Amino acid sequence: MLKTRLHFDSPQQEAYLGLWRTYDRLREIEERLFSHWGLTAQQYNVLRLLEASHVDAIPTLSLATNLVSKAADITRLVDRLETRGWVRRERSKTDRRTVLVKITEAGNELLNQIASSLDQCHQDQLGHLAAGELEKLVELLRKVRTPHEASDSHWI
Amino acid sequence: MLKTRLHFDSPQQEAYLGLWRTYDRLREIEERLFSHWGLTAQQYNVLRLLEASHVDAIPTLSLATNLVSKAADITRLVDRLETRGWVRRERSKTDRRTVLVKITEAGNELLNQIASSLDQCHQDQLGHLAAGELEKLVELLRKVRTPHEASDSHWI
DNA sequence: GGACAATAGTTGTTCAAACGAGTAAAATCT
DNA sequence: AGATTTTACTCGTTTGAACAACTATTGTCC
Repeated sequence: MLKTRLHFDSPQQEAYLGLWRTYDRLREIEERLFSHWGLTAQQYNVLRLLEASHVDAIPTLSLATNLVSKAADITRLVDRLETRGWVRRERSKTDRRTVLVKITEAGNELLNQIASSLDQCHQDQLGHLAAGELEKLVELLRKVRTPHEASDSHWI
Repeated sequence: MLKTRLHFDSPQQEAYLGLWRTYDRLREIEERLFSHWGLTAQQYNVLRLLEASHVDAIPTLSLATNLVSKAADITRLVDRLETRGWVRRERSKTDRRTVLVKITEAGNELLNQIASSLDQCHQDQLGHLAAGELEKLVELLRKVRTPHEASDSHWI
């Protein structure tokens, strides 16, 4: 029904919409995978962050700011993970304001179960690009977001 | 608190997470802008699609599939736009199943009011990249998503 | 050391996204 | 022409995101 190709108002708009569209297409692939485990991508990222950290427990808000996509709703996100037995919370003894989150054995097992199909998922998403293209893409994306990163972010 | 940089399991994962992160940073900038008008980016895109189309009315589901990000919930999205007076709906006379959506004069005015600050927003997002870098980025993003586009999509 | 501010998290509420089931009209297929 | 399928939404429900207000604890500054 729609025959006209939309024009873009600026190269910057074209790039942003292309970025959005591309993310949306790849996201669909990943979310289809995670839904098999009743997980969202955000929930997975919390578990991944907890697993990959060299410390065994992370304060709740530190989780929130270090996720790929910032979680305003970190409390209830962790609630759901705790309900399912993948993480455990305990109040810090040195600072009774902070709540430390750690991954459980069940959480680790879940990550192990997911690992190989997630790797395959990333291949499905991006396996058609050559190594050099991926590098260039990663580099350009970093250049795009660097001015928009908070200084304390993990994601520079 | 988190000192370790996460390693990536594969270049493809690195690229995907970089894409997600980058989109998330730029999205925040755009959504801050749209929130001044009580709009979401998706709602804006519906209006933009309606305005840019050479036909004056578009079937509801055709809208849904041609948005930057697919809208499962297109009915209520259009509901909200209609409530605010920015679009109007009418049932097609030739096919009584389809509902045609068209932008109103108020909707067009809204787009005009937004235009200049949105352009500025895109500059804030991406103005720090050189023209050649933007081109390269747009090209790489297209290459990434092409295999994941439906054949009838606007977004190849 | 007491007032004030900052930090860390929680809770309430509203709004939007996701998923599936349901309805009505049109197209297709004997 | 009647049964079946497909198309084009629509609606109900559950879940998650966004924003702001609130509590508890710690830090700071005369």
